[in-house]
Amino acid sequence: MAERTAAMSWLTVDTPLPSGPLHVAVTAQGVAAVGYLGREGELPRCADPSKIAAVTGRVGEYLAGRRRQLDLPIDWSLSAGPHRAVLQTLLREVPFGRTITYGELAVRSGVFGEVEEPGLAARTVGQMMAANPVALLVPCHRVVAADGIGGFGGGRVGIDVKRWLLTLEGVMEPTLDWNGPL
DNA sequence: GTGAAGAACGGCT
DNA sequence: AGCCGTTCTTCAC
Repeated sequence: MAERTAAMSWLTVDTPLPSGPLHVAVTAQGVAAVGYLGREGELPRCADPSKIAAVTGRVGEYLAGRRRQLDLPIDWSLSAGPHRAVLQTLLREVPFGRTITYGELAVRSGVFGEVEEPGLAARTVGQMMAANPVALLVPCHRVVAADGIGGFGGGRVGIDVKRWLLTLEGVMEPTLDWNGPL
Protein backbone atom coordinates (compact mmCIF):
# COMPACT_ATOMS: atom_id res chain seq x y z
CA MET A 1 0.00 0.00 0.00
CA ALA A 2 2.12 2.80 1.27
CA GLU A 3 5.41 2.58 -0.50
CA ARG A 4 6.72 6.10 -0.66
CA THR A 5 5.79 7.43 2.72
CA ALA A 6 9.14 8.92 3.51
CA ALA A 7 8.26 12.60 3.36
CA MET A 8 4.69 12.06 4.40
CA SER A 9 3.04 12.77 7.69
CA TRP A 10 -0.53 12.65 8.83
CA LEU A 11 -2.94 14.62 10.90
CA THR A 12 -6.58 14.22 11.85
CA VAL A 13 -9.38 16.71 11.48
CA ASP A 14 -12.45 16.53 13.62
CA THR A 15 -15.55 16.62 11.42
CA PRO A 16 -19.32 16.38 11.72
CA LEU A 17 -19.26 13.54 9.19
CA PRO A 18 -20.92 10.23 10.07
CA SER A 19 -17.52 8.65 9.72
CA GLY A 20 -15.99 10.82 12.38
CA PRO A 21 -12.58 12.47 12.17
CA LEU A 22 -10.84 12.75 8.84
CA HIS A 23 -7.34 11.45 8.30
CA VAL A 24 -5.14 13.60 6.11
CA ALA A 25 -1.67 12.79 4.88
CA VAL A 26 0.47 15.71 3.80
CA THR A 27 3.81 16.20 2.10
CA ALA A 28 5.85 19.25 1.19
CA GLN A 29 3.84 19.39 -2.03
CA GLY A 30 0.46 19.43 -0.39
CA VAL A 31 -2.21 16.95 0.57
CA ALA A 32 -1.34 13.49 -0.68
CA ALA A 33 -4.10 11.41 0.83
CA VAL A 34 -7.38 11.79 2.62
CA GLY A 35 -9.22 8.94 4.26
CA TYR A 36 -12.59 8.73 5.94
CA LEU A 37 -11.28 5.68 7.65
CA GLY A 38 -7.85 5.84 9.17
CA ARG A 39 -5.17 3.99 7.27
CA GLU A 40 -2.09 6.09 7.82
CA GLY A 41 -1.19 4.41 11.05
CA GLU A 42 2.39 3.91 9.98
CA LEU A 43 3.10 7.51 9.17
CA PRO A 44 4.57 9.98 11.62
CA ARG A 45 2.22 12.59 12.93
CA CYS A 46 2.41 15.99 11.30
CA ALA A 47 4.10 18.56 13.48
CA ASP A 48 3.88 21.56 11.19
CA PRO A 49 1.51 24.09 12.80
CA SER A 50 0.90 25.98 9.55
CA LYS A 51 -0.16 22.83 7.71
CA ILE A 52 -2.36 21.74 10.55
CA ALA A 53 -3.99 25.14 10.68
CA ALA A 54 -4.55 25.30 6.94
CA VAL A 55 -6.04 21.84 6.65
CA THR A 56 -8.21 21.90 9.73
CA GLY A 57 -9.34 25.44 9.02
CA ARG A 58 -10.37 24.93 5.43
CA VAL A 59 -11.88 21.53 5.90
CA GLY A 60 -13.78 22.84 8.87
CA GLU A 61 -15.16 25.78 6.94
CA TYR A 62 -16.09 23.60 4.01
CA LEU A 63 -17.97 21.10 6.13
CA ALA A 64 -19.71 23.93 7.93
CA GLY A 65 -21.00 25.25 4.62
CA ARG A 66 -18.95 28.42 4.71
CA ARG A 67 -16.57 27.45 1.95
CA ARG A 68 -17.33 26.08 -1.51
CA GLN A 69 -13.92 24.81 -2.43
CA LEU A 70 -11.02 23.73 -0.33
CA ASP A 71 -8.20 25.31 -2.33
CA LEU A 72 -5.69 23.08 -0.72
CA PRO A 73 -2.62 22.08 -2.73
CA ILE A 74 -2.79 18.49 -3.87
CA ASP A 75 0.13 16.12 -4.09
CA TRP A 76 -0.76 13.75 -6.91
CA SER A 77 2.16 11.44 -6.31
CA LEU A 78 -0.08 8.63 -5.10
CA SER A 79 -2.02 8.53 -8.34
CA ALA A 80 -0.71 8.15 -11.85
CA GLY A 81 -1.67 7.55 -15.44
CA PRO A 82 -5.34 7.30 -16.29
CA HIS A 83 -6.22 7.31 -12.64
CA ARG A 84 -4.71 10.74 -12.13
CA ALA A 85 -6.19 12.04 -15.37
CA VAL A 86 -9.70 11.09 -14.33
CA LEU A 87 -9.28 12.61 -10.89
CA GLN A 88 -8.01 15.86 -12.32
CA THR A 89 -10.81 15.96 -14.84
CA LEU A 90 -13.31 15.53 -12.06
CA LEU A 91 -11.71 18.24 -9.98
CA ARG A 92 -11.74 20.67 -12.87
CA GLU A 93 -15.09 19.92 -14.46
CA VAL A 94 -17.40 19.36 -11.54
CA PRO A 95 -17.83 22.37 -9.26
CA PHE A 96 -19.61 22.63 -5.92
CA GLY A 97 -23.25 21.66 -6.10
CA ARG A 98 -22.98 19.72 -9.35
CA THR A 99 -22.85 16.01 -9.94
CA ILE A 100 -21.76 13.78 -12.78
CA THR A 101 -22.36 10.14 -13.58
CA TYR A 102 -19.63 7.57 -13.71
CA GLY A 103 -20.21 7.10 -17.40
CA GLU A 104 -20.12 10.76 -18.25
CA LEU A 105 -16.97 11.35 -16.28
CA ALA A 106 -15.40 8.54 -18.25
CA VAL A 107 -16.27 10.26 -21.49
CA ARG A 108 -15.20 13.73 -20.42
CA SER A 109 -11.87 12.56 -19.10
CA GLY A 110 -11.04 11.18 -22.52
CA VAL A 111 -9.02 8.42 -20.95
CA PHE A 112 -11.05 5.67 -22.53
CA GLY A 113 -10.66 6.72 -26.11
CA GLU A 114 -13.14 8.66 -28.13
CA VAL A 115 -16.48 7.20 -27.25
CA GLU A 116 -17.33 3.92 -25.66
CA GLU A 117 -20.35 2.18 -24.39
CA PRO A 118 -21.44 4.06 -21.30
CA GLY A 119 -21.35 0.89 -19.31
CA LEU A 120 -17.82 -0.09 -20.15
CA ALA A 121 -15.68 2.68 -18.79
CA ALA A 122 -18.17 3.59 -16.10
CA ARG A 123 -17.22 0.68 -13.98
CA THR A 124 -13.58 1.49 -14.33
CA VAL A 125 -14.27 5.03 -13.22
CA GLY A 126 -16.03 3.64 -10.20
CA GLN A 127 -12.94 1.64 -9.41
CA MET A 128 -10.84 4.75 -9.74
CA MET A 129 -13.06 6.66 -7.39
CA ALA A 130 -12.82 3.85 -4.91
CA ALA A 131 -9.06 4.07 -5.17
CA ASN A 132 -9.02 7.84 -4.97
CA PRO A 133 -6.30 8.75 -2.49
CA VAL A 134 -7.50 12.30 -2.04
CA ALA A 135 -11.16 11.93 -1.18
CA LEU A 136 -13.01 15.16 -0.51
CA LEU A 137 -10.37 17.32 -2.20
CA VAL A 138 -11.17 15.56 -5.42
CA PRO A 139 -14.97 15.50 -5.20
CA CYS A 140 -15.43 11.80 -5.76
CA HIS A 141 -18.67 12.08 -3.81
CA ARG A 142 -20.13 14.12 -6.65
CA VAL A 143 -19.86 11.17 -8.96
CA VAL A 144 -23.14 9.30 -8.92
CA ALA A 145 -24.67 6.33 -10.68
CA ALA A 146 -26.80 6.80 -13.76
CA ASP A 147 -30.03 6.32 -11.85
CA GLY A 148 -29.13 6.57 -8.21
CA ILE A 149 -26.57 7.74 -5.73
CA GLY A 150 -24.09 5.07 -6.62
CA GLY A 151 -21.70 3.56 -4.17
CA PHE A 152 -18.98 4.71 -1.89
CA GLY A 153 -16.03 3.13 -0.18
CA GLY A 154 -16.19 1.86 3.34
CA GLY A 155 -19.46 0.04 3.00
CA ARG A 156 -22.51 1.55 4.61
CA VAL A 157 -20.69 4.27 6.48
CA GLY A 158 -19.27 5.38 3.17
CA ILE A 159 -22.71 5.86 1.69
CA ASP A 160 -23.70 7.91 4.68
CA VAL A 161 -20.72 10.18 4.15
CA LYS A 162 -21.56 10.56 0.49
CA ARG A 163 -25.15 11.48 1.22
CA TRP A 164 -24.05 13.88 3.90
CA LEU A 165 -21.72 15.69 1.52
CA LEU A 166 -24.29 15.81 -1.26
CA THR A 167 -26.82 17.22 1.16
CA LEU A 168 -24.31 19.83 2.24
CA GLU A 169 -23.95 20.90 -1.37
CA GLY A 170 -27.69 21.08 -1.83
CA VAL A 171 -27.85 18.23 -4.31
CA MET A 172 -29.91 15.97 -2.11
CA GLU A 173 -32.82 16.58 0.17
CA PRO A 174 -31.93 16.41 3.84
CA THR A 175 -32.43 12.99 5.35
CA LEU A 176 -33.21 11.90 8.85
CA ASP A 177 -29.62 11.27 9.71
CA TRP A 178 -28.64 14.74 8.62
CA ASN A 179 -26.89 16.47 11.46
CA GLY A 180 -25.05 19.10 9.48
CA PRO A 181 -25.34 22.86 9.49
CA LEU A 182 -29.00 23.76 9.31
C1' DG B 1 -45.08 -0.73 -15.72
C1' DT B 2 -41.93 -1.97 -12.00
C1' DG B 3 -38.52 -5.11 -9.98
C1' DA B 4 -34.60 -8.36 -10.13
C1' DA B 5 -30.77 -10.82 -12.06
C1' DG B 6 -26.74 -11.44 -15.21
C1' DA B 7 -22.88 -10.48 -18.32
C1' DA B 8 -19.16 -7.44 -19.94
C1' DC B 9 -14.86 -4.77 -19.40
C1' DG B 10 -10.72 -2.08 -17.64
C1' DG B 11 -7.81 -0.84 -14.05
C1' DC B 12 -6.31 -0.80 -9.22
C1' DT B 13 -4.20 -3.28 -4.84
C1' DA C 1 -4.85 -12.94 -9.54
C1' DG C 2 -8.79 -11.04 -7.40
C1' DC C 3 -11.90 -7.37 -6.54
C1' DC C 4 -14.86 -3.79 -7.57
C1' DG C 5 -18.41 2.97 -5.60
C1' DT C 6 -21.52 0.44 -13.01
C1' DT C 7 -24.37 -0.14 -16.86
C1' DC C 8 -27.49 -2.00 -19.92
C1' DT C 9 -30.34 -5.81 -21.48
C1' DT C 10 -33.75 -9.11 -20.63
C1' DC C 11 -36.95 -12.06 -18.01
C1' DA C 12 -40.52 -12.33 -14.65
C1' DC C 13 -44.65 -10.66 -12.30
